[in-house]
Parts: sequence; C-alpha cells; structure tokens
Amino acid sequence: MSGRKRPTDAETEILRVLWERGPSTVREVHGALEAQRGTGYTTVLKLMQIMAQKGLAARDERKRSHVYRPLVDREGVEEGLVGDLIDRVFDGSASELVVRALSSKPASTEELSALQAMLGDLIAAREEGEEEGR
Amino acid sequence: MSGRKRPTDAETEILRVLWERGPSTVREVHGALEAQRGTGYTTVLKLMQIMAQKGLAARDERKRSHVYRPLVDREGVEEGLVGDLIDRVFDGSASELVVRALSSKPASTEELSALQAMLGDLIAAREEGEEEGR
DNA sequence: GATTAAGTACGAAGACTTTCGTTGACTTAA
DNA sequence: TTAAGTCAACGAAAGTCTTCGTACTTAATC
Repeated sequence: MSGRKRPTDAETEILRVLWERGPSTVREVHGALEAQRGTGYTTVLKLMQIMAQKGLAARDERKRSHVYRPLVDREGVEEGLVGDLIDRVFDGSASELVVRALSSKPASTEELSALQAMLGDLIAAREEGEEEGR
Repeated sequence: MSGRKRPTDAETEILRVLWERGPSTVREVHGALEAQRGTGYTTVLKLMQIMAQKGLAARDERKRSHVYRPLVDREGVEEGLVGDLIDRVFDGSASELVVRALSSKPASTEELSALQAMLGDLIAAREEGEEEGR
C-alpha cells in the first residue's frame, strides 16, 4: 500500500504549497506558509522530513538546500479526505455532504449553475451508457 | 464561544449514535458502536465523560446509569466539519469540494437528479430575490 | 584563516486522542 | 447477608501531531 491514511492538517497545508509551487525548498515553503500562519522554520523543516519519511514527498539532496516534491497527487488526496468525511459523517452518501457543503459555504450563483450543468452532463452520460447496454 | 472546534473522530462517532438514538446510556452507545468497531466499554465511557466536560453532551445523573444527550446539533457539526475541509483543502470553494465528492463516492443517478433539482431551486430563489431588490 | 550566514539533523517537550485496567460504590438475586 | 453483576470514576499508558531549541555542517565573506 502507498499513501493510505489521510495526511495530517499540517501535512496537507504543506502539500498544498508543493502542489501550487512545484518542487520547493523548505525555505520557500516556509515563506509561503508564514504569510498565513506563524510557524517557525524548523517546524516546517521537521514536518517535511517526516513527510519524506512517510512517502508523502521526495527530496533531492543534490543541492545544499534540499528540494522537495510531492509524491502524492492532489486529486487522490482530496478524494481521500472527502471520501473519509463522507464515510465517517455522512454514512457514505456524497449527496448528503453536498447539501451540507452548500449550506456551510454558499457558492456564487455562477458556481451553482456550473455545478448544475456538470450534474446534467453526468446524468446524460449515464443514460447514454444505459442505452448502449440494451 | 460554544462548540467552536471540530469534534474528534471518536467523538463524532458517538455523537452520531446520540443523534440517531436520542438520549442514551453509555451501555447503549457502546452496544451500537461495538457492532462496527471493537472498542471497550470503559473507552466509550471515558470519551463520553470527556464530551460532557467539553460541552458536546450533557448527562442526566438521576438514574444510576447516566443518560447522555447531545448538546450540539447535527447540522451545525456537519457544517463545521465540511466547512473546515473546504477552507483547509479547497480554498473556500464549496463547488471544488462537490466535484471531488462526486468523483470519490459516485452517487446514484437518482441522487444526482435530486441534487440537480435542488440546485435549480436554489438558483431560482436567488433570481427572485434579485428581482425584488430592484 | 576566522567569522557570519544558511542549511540540515536531532531530540525532546507539550498537547491531544484513544485506549483500557482497576477500584469502589451500588443493585439484585440467591 | 453474601455473591455476582453493573456502573462511574480515575489514572495511566501509548500513540500521534506539532512545535521549537540546540548542535552540527557547509558555504560565503571579510
């Protein structure tokens, strides 16, 4: 098995920086992070070392400042985190979670329309597949 | 401030039982839980004591077996958990989370249709409100 | 060469979660 | 009235997460 368990909060935060920036040094990640949070440099360093150990990231040690890159892809991690929440809290029902998501963080009307269209496409695709199956 | 922080995994699991069953004793919660997980009785007891202390639940000590009831409502906790994930992982965008949710746990076609209809209602409601504003 | 700066490595502390054993009190049945 | 069962209360242990101080190394600068 590879990255089965969900990354911790701090790890997720760092992964987001790595996904955003691409391969980065500890200093760069720390710089990106301290804008929002006031974490110390060695804290970020330690976390990234642990992440490398866990297989969440790999590091290139050729340069003096090691360069870290994510070893897990964004989509997969996001799906894992959401899926875990769905299982733990919403009894496995994605649509229950969607309902709560929209009441928690109301989306713009444009986003809602886009979502609606996306659902329409999904449904249409399924109906097509169904017809082919006959 | 009341229940600001998100409940832990174990706490959430117990809250779900309390929401489902209504006010319950430790034994009852333990019974409902051990079907899925093999947690010991005293573990559940301790967790529920902590939850009472944190203000997540209240207990009635009049009977010998104390009866616990949830002090936080399900919708609010669910919104908190989802909202937290949206903030931490999806940059505050609910629709991004929805996309991931549907790829992580594909919903049935019926559910998708229901969701689509719900979005339609939401959008319609907003357009009405907009017109009134003029 | 000596000093400063920038890095990494290490270890440990503190907080939080989860787990359970043990104890003592109370209840019921024999 | 004992014995057996049920329960709450502790306390403590183990695991995880996050944090940072300190020490060591290497590079650049004087």
